[in-house]
Amino acid sequence: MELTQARREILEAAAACFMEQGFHATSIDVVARRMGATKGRVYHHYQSKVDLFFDVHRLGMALLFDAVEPARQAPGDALQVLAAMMRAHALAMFRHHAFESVVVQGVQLHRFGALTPRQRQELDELIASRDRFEQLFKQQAAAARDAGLLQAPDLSVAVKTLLGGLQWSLIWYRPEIDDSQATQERLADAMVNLLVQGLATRRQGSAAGGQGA
Amino acid sequence: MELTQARREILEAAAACFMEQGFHATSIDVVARRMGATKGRVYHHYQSKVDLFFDVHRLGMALLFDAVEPARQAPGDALQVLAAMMRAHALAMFRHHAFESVVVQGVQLHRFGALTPRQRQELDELIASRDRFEQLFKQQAAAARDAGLLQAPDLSVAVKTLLGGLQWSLIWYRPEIDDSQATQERLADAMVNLLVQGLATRRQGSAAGGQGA
DNA sequence: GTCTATATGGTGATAGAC
DNA sequence: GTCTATCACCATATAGAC
Repeated sequence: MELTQARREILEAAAACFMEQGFHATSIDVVARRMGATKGRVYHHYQSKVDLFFDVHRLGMALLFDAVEPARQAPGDALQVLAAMMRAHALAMFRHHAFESVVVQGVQLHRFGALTPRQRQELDELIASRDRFEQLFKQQAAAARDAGLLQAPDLSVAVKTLLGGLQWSLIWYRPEIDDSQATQERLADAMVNLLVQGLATRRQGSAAGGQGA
Repeated sequence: MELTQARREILEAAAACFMEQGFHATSIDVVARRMGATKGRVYHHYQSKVDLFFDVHRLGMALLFDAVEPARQAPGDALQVLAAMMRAHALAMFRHHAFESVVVQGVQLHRFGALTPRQRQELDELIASRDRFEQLFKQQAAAARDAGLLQAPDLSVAVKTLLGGLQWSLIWYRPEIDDSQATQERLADAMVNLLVQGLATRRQGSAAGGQGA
């Protein structure tokens, strides 16, 4: 995604507003006011509020892919790679909290009102990119299962539950209050460890306890 | 919660609308239209849209407590009881999908605009009841940990991640499409099993594989 | 490029007939 | 108790000055 500085600044303001108040409750006026501007500026760069929302969502997805795709080359077995991807996902959500909150909001919003054909297509592309993101984890989980490292009768349910556990942190954890990097990594590790190892005590430890890189 | 039939009907319609479109995008007109009525009927029973939302949320929480509290008396050790509570939670979300979607929406909504003192207090009570619900799981998890059945460095993070994994199903699973009871139970079991046992293969199986009741 | 109007439509809430 | 009619307000989006 290439973005001018002007657009980037608008996206940051919009992401923060959408996160705090939600898409429908956010007016273009408050987005502009957050930048110390008026809505003329916003409408010069974006045709409509929906287009603005879509661009925030698009950047949010790009940031996720940028964080998770490198983790696929993490060292270790297939399960350790999956854990590294989950860890990268969690850290990216902390780092880009507002944008990723908007992504989750996009998942939940079924109706945006009437969309132009172009907007409809952009929405379809966003949905497709979310599917692709989930596929990243599903493929890695499949590899881990083929290697006998992973138990899951239904891989699709497992991955969705897993990502849900991570993504829920967008709601209860607010990185702006306590944003030490070490704290964030400890939190990410705690979530990943729970999801990989499970709640139940392991009497005889199997491998795959550590996260890669 | 005592509810007249009239109020109950309004709540059902409102829950469906809030789920599909979100609080802000839902107009009282469409809630009324869903009942084949006009908004005069809604405003006769509810002073404002916020009050209506709060009542949907309140009923959603009541339904959750009604489902999970009995599960605390499930047979088995402390971890099996926790699993039974999770299973009950999942099934309650499937059963009352619209209401629980609204509850999750309530967690995310930070700002409702200006609230009267009474509304402010009702919101505080709703937040408190959500905390109480989480405490139910946290206490049970603590009991399981004291019994040596559960590993989790941070119980609070573990419970939040756990509930997040379950609650995410509100977004991707739509019970109205395929609502066979057996399917729902299989899905609930799959999620609970993943969260309790973890992704990683267990070479030597410890106990706590079955869900109670 | 950014601003200040302003047109336009929709929504929460109320008043009062029936 | 439920309806219709209406008010007041707010938000999206546009037009045009600077």
